[in-house]
Amino acid sequence: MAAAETARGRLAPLAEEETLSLGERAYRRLRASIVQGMLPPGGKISERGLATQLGISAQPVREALQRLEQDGMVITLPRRGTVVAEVGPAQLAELGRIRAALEGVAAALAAERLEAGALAAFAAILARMKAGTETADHEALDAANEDFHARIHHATGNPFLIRSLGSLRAYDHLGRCRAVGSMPRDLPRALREHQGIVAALRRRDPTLAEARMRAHVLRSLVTNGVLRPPRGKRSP
Amino acid sequence: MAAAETARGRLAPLAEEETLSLGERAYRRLRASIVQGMLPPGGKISERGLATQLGISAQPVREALQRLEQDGMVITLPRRGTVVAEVGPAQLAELGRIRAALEGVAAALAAERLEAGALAAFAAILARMKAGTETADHEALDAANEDFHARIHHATGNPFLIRSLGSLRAYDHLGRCRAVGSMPRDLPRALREHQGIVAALRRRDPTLAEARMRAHVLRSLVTNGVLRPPRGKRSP
DNA sequence: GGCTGCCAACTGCTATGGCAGTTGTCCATG
DNA sequence: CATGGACAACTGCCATAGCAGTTGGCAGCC
Repeated sequence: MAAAETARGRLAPLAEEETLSLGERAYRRLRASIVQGMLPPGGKISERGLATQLGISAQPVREALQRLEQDGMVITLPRRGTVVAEVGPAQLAELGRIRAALEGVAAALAAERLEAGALAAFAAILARMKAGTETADHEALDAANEDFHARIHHATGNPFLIRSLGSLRAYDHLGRCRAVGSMPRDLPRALREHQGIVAALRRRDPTLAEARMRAHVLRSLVTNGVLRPPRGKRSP
Repeated sequence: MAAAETARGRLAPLAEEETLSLGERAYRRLRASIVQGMLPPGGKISERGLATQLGISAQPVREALQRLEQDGMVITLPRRGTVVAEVGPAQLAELGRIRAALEGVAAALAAERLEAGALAAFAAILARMKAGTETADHEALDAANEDFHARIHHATGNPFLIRSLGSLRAYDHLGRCRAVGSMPRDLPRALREHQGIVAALRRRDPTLAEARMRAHVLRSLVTNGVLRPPRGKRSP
């Protein structure tokens, strides 16, 4: 549905960057700054300082910080200051398990109310993934993976779910730096898992889709090093 | 832990109402107004109008509306207005399933990092529940139920989980008006489920706690009428 | 009558200024 | 030297004013 269809008689839409509010832009930028390491954990940040640094007023910055606090990335002590939250391995693991559960529910909902046309889009993404797996193109695989999950999120049509998973995905980029790049032997496994999820979607089986999605996210977190392998597995 | 301990040498804390920011107060008030029926779905609301109505500035109102939008309770069209979102039975069911999944994860995390002293508190809550069940005191049962879940949420220590479940709980009050009061025969079942969850916590079994908690929430949603009974059940 | 274009009254959004509370520093005092 | 208190430099929080974009309606024209 979101395929490139140029509508006749309508002007071209603005570059997405221009149409967003300053608060939204500040939110994304600050979030990226946190997960990428600048704005280190424990570092103090102030509304006015960031405002002058970003060239905007203090109000949008305040809104951005408030959203970041809801995400758990900063904590503000009233009248005392705002500091970047320290997200240790333990918390990262918790957030990963939360994300796995939510992704599972999203897959279940998507399986129920998926329109027929969307299946073609998933097939296309699977094709991209297969090509990326054979050539070991990590960038392309990452992009396809993003598309895959984002499309499932939006297929649910649930704004709460979409927003929550969007926030949780940010932490994903944070945990990835500890184990850069998946093991080559894990790429085919991820591909099979994605194929299995799409198969469950095509079968309109919410329970199966949820189970497969949740297992996929959990295993992906294990190979990324943010989760320990569950007990009772083969690992020397 | 949250039991009434008066700390020596410190002044008595203010009434919670006084220490909260105006934005936080506006958020809670507006959320309550929405779930209770005033501010009907589809109704337009404006920052300035609410500001004068609440006797505060437009800025805290704006923050409150932004949080409400993240919860999915209002949707604001840029430069056009803000309207109360219509939460139909279908969306209510989705949110219920999301809440069930998150409550399950919360129970699992609580089972892992529960300190020994907290078990006594759960035992006390169970006692209150048992008494309320025998006398069919719905108000006391509701209060005990709130305490039960809130304590589990805080036992996880995860701010993201706490905040998300707090937002989702608001919808719970919205769906309850369609089936006022549980069936009398369902009260003992709820009690048994709560006891089973506490038993899993005491056993430090995350998997069991999650399964029981999730099943409990789902069944509770079924008896409240927001969720249809799963296929393959005895119901004429 | 039906359509076009303009104008006033909204809307959300941002900038500015100032409030109250906290903290760190520096000087006066015991 | 150690201690206490006041001042200045912060902080987050809130109120006010004005911006830009949207909408409804009314006058004017075809």
